[in-house]
Amino acid sequence: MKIYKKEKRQRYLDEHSISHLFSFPVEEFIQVHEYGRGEWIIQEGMRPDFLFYVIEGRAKIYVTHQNGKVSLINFIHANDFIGEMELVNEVYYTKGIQASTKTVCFALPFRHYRTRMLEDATFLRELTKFLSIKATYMAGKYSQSLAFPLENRLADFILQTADEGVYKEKHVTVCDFLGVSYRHLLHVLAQFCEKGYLKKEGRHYRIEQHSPLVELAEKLTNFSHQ
Amino acid sequence: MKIYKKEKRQRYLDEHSISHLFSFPVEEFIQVHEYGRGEWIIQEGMRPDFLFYVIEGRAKIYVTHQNGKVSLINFIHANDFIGEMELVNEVYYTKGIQASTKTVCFALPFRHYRTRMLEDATFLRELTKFLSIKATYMAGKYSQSLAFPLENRLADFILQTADEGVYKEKHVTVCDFLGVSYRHLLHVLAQFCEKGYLKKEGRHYRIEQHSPLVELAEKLTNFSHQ
DNA sequence: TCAAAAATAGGAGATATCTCATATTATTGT
DNA sequence: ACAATAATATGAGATATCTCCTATTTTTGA
Repeated sequence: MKIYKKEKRQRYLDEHSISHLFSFPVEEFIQVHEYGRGEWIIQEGMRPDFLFYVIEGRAKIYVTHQNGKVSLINFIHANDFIGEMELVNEVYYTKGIQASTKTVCFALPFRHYRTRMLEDATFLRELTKFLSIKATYMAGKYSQSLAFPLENRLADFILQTADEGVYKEKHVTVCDFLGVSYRHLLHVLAQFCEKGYLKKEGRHYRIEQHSPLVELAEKLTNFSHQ
Repeated sequence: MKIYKKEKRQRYLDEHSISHLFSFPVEEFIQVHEYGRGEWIIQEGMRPDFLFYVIEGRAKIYVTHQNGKVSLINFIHANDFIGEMELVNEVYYTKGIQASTKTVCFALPFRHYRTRMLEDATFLRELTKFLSIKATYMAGKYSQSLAFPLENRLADFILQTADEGVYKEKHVTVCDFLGVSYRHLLHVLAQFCEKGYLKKEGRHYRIEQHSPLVELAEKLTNFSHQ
């Protein structure tokens, strides 16, 4: 982990101002952290000392179960908070957060800002919005995971992550995220190829037929459009 | 649905004051609603006009999927908010909320309070705490549902809901909650009986052996105690 | 640069869970 | 009080998903 100092720090603060998230001046004690790919921003079980705000990069939230299974709970992107649970809750089992690309965050030390943050309506309103989206998202994923087989959830995931018609996520990551075994993931991917929805190209998969995948994915959505 | 008026309303407001949740006076426009068992407090897909705060009773959050499956996402108890998602988010697919016992709520009309609520740090802090717990809970349930078979999740649920050593939840509700088929739920319950953990008494199940159930349930928890 | 670790790949059998069908028993509304 | 509805109960077969195994290829760290 690197901490940007002087000009570099100031440049980030200027180019990615977060002053609109607060109604008090917040720059003074902000640290700018850079994490490398694979590095842990927060280690599972260890309470952080900062509220983080992601400026660039992507990260993953992990939790380890007693049976050894690891769940990838969610992805984190630019403009997400990290450590907000620990800010608000005295008691909380901290989940692990791992950078999946180079990730730059603003780190706001709790010891300087905690009290003021918890009294600032502007910030709390932002946080509330963030948390409500998070809670909704998790509730959605939860109910979907129970109500639909992998086929549907994978179709959705492929459509969401495909880049110019090519799906290239790592199988191991996807297993943790969708909560299925490696073996089964390959099995369903093979089915998609057999049916002609996808075509395997080396380690990647090209989307050959869009609409059957869309159909599978659409089954996940509830009647939001009535 | 009944709306309490005059003395009855005032009595509730006095006996269950929620003034500590706000830093502005909030009594004037509060309505006190009573919903009967089975009644819908919010209908799926219909945005509510109130922020509710539950005073007594229990309710359930449901969502219906396109494949007809219904997920019971969570239970709601006294001191929970209802409609907070709609307060904060312009765009949100409203989930259905059904009273499972007689339920009394304070109903705060958005049209009178929305603006002030979103500017009140005291309230927002409470809401943030509520939402963070909700998000954490959903994330936990999500990852557990993927990582463990029904056996473990059911053991946990039995221990949580058993009343003086007797488990008496309705199977249909539990199916929706744990996201399994009725058939499979009965199957695993029958296994628990075979193994001597439970003993069927009419429609109820008496816990005969506590510790194997605890063992199964404990597998759900992550290493929070390190 | 090379050995170790991680990721990919697929076979075979086990198990968790679902669907459908059919009865019986409670609960509820009128 | 009774018909309609919801809940309980169980069998049998299908399918989704897992575990374990083994082999190959890619990536990574010293």
